[in-house]
Amino acid sequence: MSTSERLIEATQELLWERGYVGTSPKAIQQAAGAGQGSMYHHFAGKPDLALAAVLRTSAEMRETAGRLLDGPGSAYERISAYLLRGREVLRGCPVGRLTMDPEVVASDALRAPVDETIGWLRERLAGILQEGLDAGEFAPGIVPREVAATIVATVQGSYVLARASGSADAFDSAVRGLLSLLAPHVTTDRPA
Amino acid sequence: MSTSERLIEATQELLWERGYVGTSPKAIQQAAGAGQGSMYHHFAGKPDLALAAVLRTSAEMRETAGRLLDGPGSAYERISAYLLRGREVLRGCPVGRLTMDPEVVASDALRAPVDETIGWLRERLAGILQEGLDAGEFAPGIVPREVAATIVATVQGSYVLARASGSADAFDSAVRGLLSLLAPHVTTDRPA
DNA sequence: GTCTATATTCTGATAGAC
DNA sequence: GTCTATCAGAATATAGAC
Repeated sequence: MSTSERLIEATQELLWERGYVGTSPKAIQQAAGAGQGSMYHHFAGKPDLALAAVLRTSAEMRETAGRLLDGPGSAYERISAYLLRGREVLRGCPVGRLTMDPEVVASDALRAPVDETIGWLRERLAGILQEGLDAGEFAPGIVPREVAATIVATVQGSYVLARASGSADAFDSAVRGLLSLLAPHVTTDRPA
Repeated sequence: MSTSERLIEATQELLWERGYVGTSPKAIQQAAGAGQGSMYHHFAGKPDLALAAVLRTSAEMRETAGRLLDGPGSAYERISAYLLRGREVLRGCPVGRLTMDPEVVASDALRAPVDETIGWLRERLAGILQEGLDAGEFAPGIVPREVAATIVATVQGSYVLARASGSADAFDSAVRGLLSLLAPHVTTDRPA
């Protein structure tokens, strides 16, 4: 693999693990097995390299989520497949994590791919919710764009619960709770 | 106010804004209007001062949330009041934010108050959900501890959506979506 | 309790040789 | 393309005077 590739991948890993503020050029070089001169030859500096890494991570995330959301099954089944997919829960979300970084949020260039990825996911979920609504799978009162935001938020927040407790259990609980709220269900308050 | 107090409060603000990794002793001293000698007289170092700040922030969060959850109204109304309370959405959650910090998660001392606060909130919500369940307010199938995790996760994740987009709107959407899923509702699929 | 001086290591680069 | 200096400033303290 090229040095440039190794630098980008090392940066992706470090941004995921330590965020932008916590990642130094030196740490990137060591992880990539590249010298300083090499890094500054291929990239203008830390912001430039971080942007390349964030763009890559964002694209990979869309790829992964897209595959599950475009899969077979009912709307509920596809959303369920997305929620239950294997994740490295204790590492957090490589995209969502960046929103807690002050320097990422302060930079339009760095924030844009994060915003676009999350926005894309939300719209994709909203579309599926609408399909399910049309098919009578969900409670008729729900607003697709709002519930889509709830789904994305639950995933993002579940990482917070898991990392706080040091265990993936909380992530799974929150997802199960969401699926139970979303599930096609028959209420018991039938008219007598 | 005492120098020690000013140091703690300045640290609370900086941890909220920039996290542990992004906060330097120097920045704390400047924000508190205290010299280096002063800071190291009152606290052993950055980890010690951060711990004092995190304990303070955690206690304040429990105070705020507790007041709303102990308020008047039905279970749904109290949960709704908690979800809809005024927040500085774009600043993120001062407690949850810490879970994305590698040094906080790596330190048992720093992570403990975060874990306890989130755990306390979840249990408190689970209790209220159980009350509501007993009163017939919610769909009978829900599991209080799971849905409580979903509620906490939605709040935490809603901050992510808001910060990604640079607007508080996404936070409100996700919360409305959750409330609509949680709401006592009558399904249309009544037996004919 | 607070201040200034000093120390070591890291950060984020630039310069120029190979 | 990669390497080795070199550098100004920040991070995280310690020491000792006041």
